[in-house]
Amino acid sequence: MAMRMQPRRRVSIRDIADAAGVSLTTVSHALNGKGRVQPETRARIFALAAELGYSANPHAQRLATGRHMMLAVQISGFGGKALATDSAYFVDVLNSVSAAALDHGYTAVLAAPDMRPRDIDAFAVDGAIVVDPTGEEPLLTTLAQRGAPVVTTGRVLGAGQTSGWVDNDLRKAATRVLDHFGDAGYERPAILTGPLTRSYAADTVETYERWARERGIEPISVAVRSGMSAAAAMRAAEALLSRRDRPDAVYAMLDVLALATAHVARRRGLSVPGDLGIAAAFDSEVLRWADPPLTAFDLHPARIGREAVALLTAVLADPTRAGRSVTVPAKLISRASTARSG
Amino acid sequence: MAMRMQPRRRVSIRDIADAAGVSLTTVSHALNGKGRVQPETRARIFALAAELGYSANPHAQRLATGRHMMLAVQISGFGGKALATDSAYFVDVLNSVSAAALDHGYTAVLAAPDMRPRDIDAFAVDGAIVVDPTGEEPLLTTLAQRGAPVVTTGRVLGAGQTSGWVDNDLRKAATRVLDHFGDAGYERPAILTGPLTRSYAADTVETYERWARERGIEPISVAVRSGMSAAAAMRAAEALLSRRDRPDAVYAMLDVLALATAHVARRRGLSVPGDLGIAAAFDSEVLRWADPPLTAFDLHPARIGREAVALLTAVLADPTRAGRSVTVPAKLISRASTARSG
DNA sequence: CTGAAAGCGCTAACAT
DNA sequence: ATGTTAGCGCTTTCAG
Repeated sequence: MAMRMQPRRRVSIRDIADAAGVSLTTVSHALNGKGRVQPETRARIFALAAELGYSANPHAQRLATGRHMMLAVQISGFGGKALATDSAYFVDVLNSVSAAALDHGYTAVLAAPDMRPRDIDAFAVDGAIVVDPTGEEPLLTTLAQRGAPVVTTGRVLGAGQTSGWVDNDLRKAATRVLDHFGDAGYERPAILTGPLTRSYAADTVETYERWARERGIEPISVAVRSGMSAAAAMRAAEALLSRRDRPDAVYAMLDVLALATAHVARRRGLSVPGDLGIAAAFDSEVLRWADPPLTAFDLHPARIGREAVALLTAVLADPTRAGRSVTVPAKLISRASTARSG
Repeated sequence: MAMRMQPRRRVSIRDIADAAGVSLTTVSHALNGKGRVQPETRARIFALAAELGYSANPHAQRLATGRHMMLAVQISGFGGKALATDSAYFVDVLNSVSAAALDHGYTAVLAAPDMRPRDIDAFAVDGAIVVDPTGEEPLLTTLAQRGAPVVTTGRVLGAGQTSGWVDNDLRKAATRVLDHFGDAGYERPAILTGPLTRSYAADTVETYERWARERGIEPISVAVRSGMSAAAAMRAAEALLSRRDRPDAVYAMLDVLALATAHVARRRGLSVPGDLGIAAAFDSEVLRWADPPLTAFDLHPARIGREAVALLTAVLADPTRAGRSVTVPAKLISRASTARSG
């Protein structure tokens, strides 16, 4: 059996057409399931394509159709840094976006958070997914302004310039955790959030304040506004635990904040969960390793990524579908930090 | 002043040619600095391009040149999961790769670790960067087999099928940390590694064993071979600390392993750093939050990403440059976990 | 120094 | 049901 040489030139639709004795159109139609092609011709073409190792040249397709078939993904940072300590969440989102994009025939390109608007053309994407947006991201605003769809993970607060979002229900999560605290006998829960420009923080504050109002309790909340550094997190936790009306439970948005709270509590001789219950909104490996392990929500990042891609590609396929949204459940993972015998 | 309408069609090289009263060729040459074009013509063309808001259609360029101008980045996982607990490292690498790629005129596309070989064509990349490879990654092997360059971050052990690598010097790091232990008065350091298929683990084991041999010390090392789960990490740490000849210091490759060691030590009533010194190879926010904070190396992930892109694009531009490598320094960050008064 | 023209690989009217 | 043909926007010989 003769050794088949590796072809120098990639096999094109032309080669298949010749081999099959049909025209380019027929091959194109057969491959794309477009025009009507006789079943047997189509079968022959597919067989040939497989045999010759054909795969379409994406650039030619893109040039001809005018669609890039690419989408950008961006992790909206916080001064260049990710918000959370454990970015496994982000890696999971990114990987699932990449995989899902492929499933939909798209390619996911990565956009660094500090990219300049002028670089956006070089990306040549049809749309974008922005994770945890503030709404100020150049990628988001530029694309939106051009009419290109942007789907976010977490919502942009205020004016809706995006084509959809997927989010966890953080209002429900807040209620859930407050109940959880209540069940364990905690009576004065407080919240500790990052900047309120992120929807998860805004949702939580809103829910918490309503919850407190309904019970005639004075809400206790601290928001770290600028620079989510270790030091800032510590200061915030310190501020919370040094109050005269010190809370007996803290729901912290970010794992850093939860860790800082645990740290400060330990330093002040407060036992967790005895004197202080602690829960975090976003689970991460880190929290599982803390001492004691901290209660948190599993936000299902991979699912979030998939849904975002599904939404974006749906809008791309049919622009009238814009404005949809998907809510992914958040699952409370109860750990020792809130396990006080009620 | 008349409001200029947003053009429906993107402005093309044709529009510039018309506006400037020159041919397509001239514009193309001027823009790419290729042919000899009169300085003033070139200036006029650039001005026009800027004014009209021209930007090249990447797909047309790619189709014409036959170069994709895209590269894939992949975080080689461990059974679908990242190896470390704090993946901020990976996010940093990814973002810097994206930014650097852009600087070199490339677009970085994200490849999920579990991608199938057949998807690689859809990516249409000229080459790839694989972070922490085992050498088994389909992306790496498929591309290598096709003669497309692959640069790794961390080295592929064994046969060199890649076009270059960038790595931290983990042998030097190991020596450094062993000295550091020595300075603090620790006498029997052990190492705790992940699977030895990663170069950082292999380098460390090798260095450590030589170090021990030179001193006539019996090396104590435990490697977690399969499934870097929390449980596996705990078991490994347990195994290490329950030995009769218990080590008085542990150098753990992954942050998970270091945390597990701290955890087990605490449970056994061993004080850190008093009874046991602990250091980790890869720094992460997590380690800074541990109690006590753990000593580790800063590996400069952003720099690693940049260097990898530089290497890959250099090889792409000139294949004879293949085989180069870059070493990025690792900086020891000494924290409380090794701060025993010698 | 500049222009005409061919072609990259594919799609999509428009015939037939 | 299949073929003809004209582009998509750009690069690149080859002439002038």
